[in-house]
Amino acid sequence: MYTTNESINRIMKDTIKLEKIAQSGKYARVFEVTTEHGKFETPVFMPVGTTGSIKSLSFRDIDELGARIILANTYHLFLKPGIDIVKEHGGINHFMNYNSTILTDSGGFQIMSLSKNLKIEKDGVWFRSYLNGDRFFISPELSIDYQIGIGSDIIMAFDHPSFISDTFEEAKYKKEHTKDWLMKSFDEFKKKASYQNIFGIVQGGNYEQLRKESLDDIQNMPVNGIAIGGEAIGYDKNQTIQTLDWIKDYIDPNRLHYTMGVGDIDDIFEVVSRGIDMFDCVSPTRIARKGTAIVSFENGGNKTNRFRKDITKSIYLKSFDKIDPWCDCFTCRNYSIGYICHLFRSHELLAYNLLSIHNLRMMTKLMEEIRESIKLNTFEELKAKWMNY
RNA sequence: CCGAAGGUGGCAGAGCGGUUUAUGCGCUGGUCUGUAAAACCAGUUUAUGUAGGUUCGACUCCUACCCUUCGGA
Repeated sequence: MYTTNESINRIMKDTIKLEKIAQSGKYARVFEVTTEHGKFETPVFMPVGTTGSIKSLSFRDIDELGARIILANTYHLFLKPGIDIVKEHGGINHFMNYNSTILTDSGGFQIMSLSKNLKIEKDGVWFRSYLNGDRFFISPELSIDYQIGIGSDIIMAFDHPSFISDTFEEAKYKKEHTKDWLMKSFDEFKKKASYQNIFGIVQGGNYEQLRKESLDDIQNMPVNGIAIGGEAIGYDKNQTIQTLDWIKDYIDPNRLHYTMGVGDIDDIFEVVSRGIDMFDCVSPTRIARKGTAIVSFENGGNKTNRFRKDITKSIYLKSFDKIDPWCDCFTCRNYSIGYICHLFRSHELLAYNLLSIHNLRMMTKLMEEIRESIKLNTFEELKAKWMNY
């Protein structure tokens, strides 16, 4: 297997620092990561702020939850407000007034999620703005330019994700496409990046051979991190585990590992125990806006949905409890379930803010506990405690 | 008391002399995983102020009564 220490050091020297703090079992580990915009420890859950905003939260909220790395999305920022506007504001950190690390997705995911409005070619993708129908072209080079313009600390290569339903041939085509686009992404990155870092993305669908080949494609390049992507990752728990089991013994342990779109509490334990360091998911903030709270094992629930509680149900109007006894967030310190239930049923805007704070704090607190357990070498026990509940 | 308008499912609010019938909100349940998502899907009430009349058939037309709102005494 290709060893990359020298090449990583060459690329990572001044832009990202990785210090390994601990290991628990064969795969779970803790890194301290330093970027242009500060430090964070892994394994880390990264809240998603697609358009330059974690919906309904200000930087005060984000800082208080302990989120030290968040996402933004190149495709969405490109359409609105436009990359130049972000640049004129001094980059995404200044624009948002958020002082910690920001990772941008390349827009590759939108090739899947907006697939009906796209024309995919060898060199890039034609798409129509969902806002006004304007036609645009995006390529690996442009995606990297845009991300450098946005000024994120971690740039994702422009990839071609596979669908769950892809045949071997389709997944193979997208895997090759992803490799080609990574090389183009990397060339552009090398030319223009300053403090940024770049991650490549493993594709290959639900096929062991393709995943392993794609892993090689990615880690043969001197990228700072290796992401695992595709529709199945995150979305399909069993396939996510399967994919990681295929590659976990081959993935370069000296680089950061990122599963894109993971996940729920269950999923996080599964991926961390397979050596994943980073993951993001819209679920905590999205379900918050729908009135679903993330709850801990202490709070009960049924087997299939034991980490969620729909607090819009009328029975909760009479609850004086906080959402979760384990949680220490602003919301749980100050408000009852009954009040938040009322806010949702009255469509009060405060509901979205309070429940988003709670759900994200549940995730960041869980991650703090996970990192602590890895440092104490008790990760497997912690996992069992949550998973076997 | 006089004049005007009107009374439709939990609420708001269309429609028409005759297959099924608005629609919205609410309520109940479900979905949610690199955010076109404070979204979406499904279910829920088989409603026509009361009493008569006309008609093969009335929520729809006619009569009386009751009630509501707005004017005027």
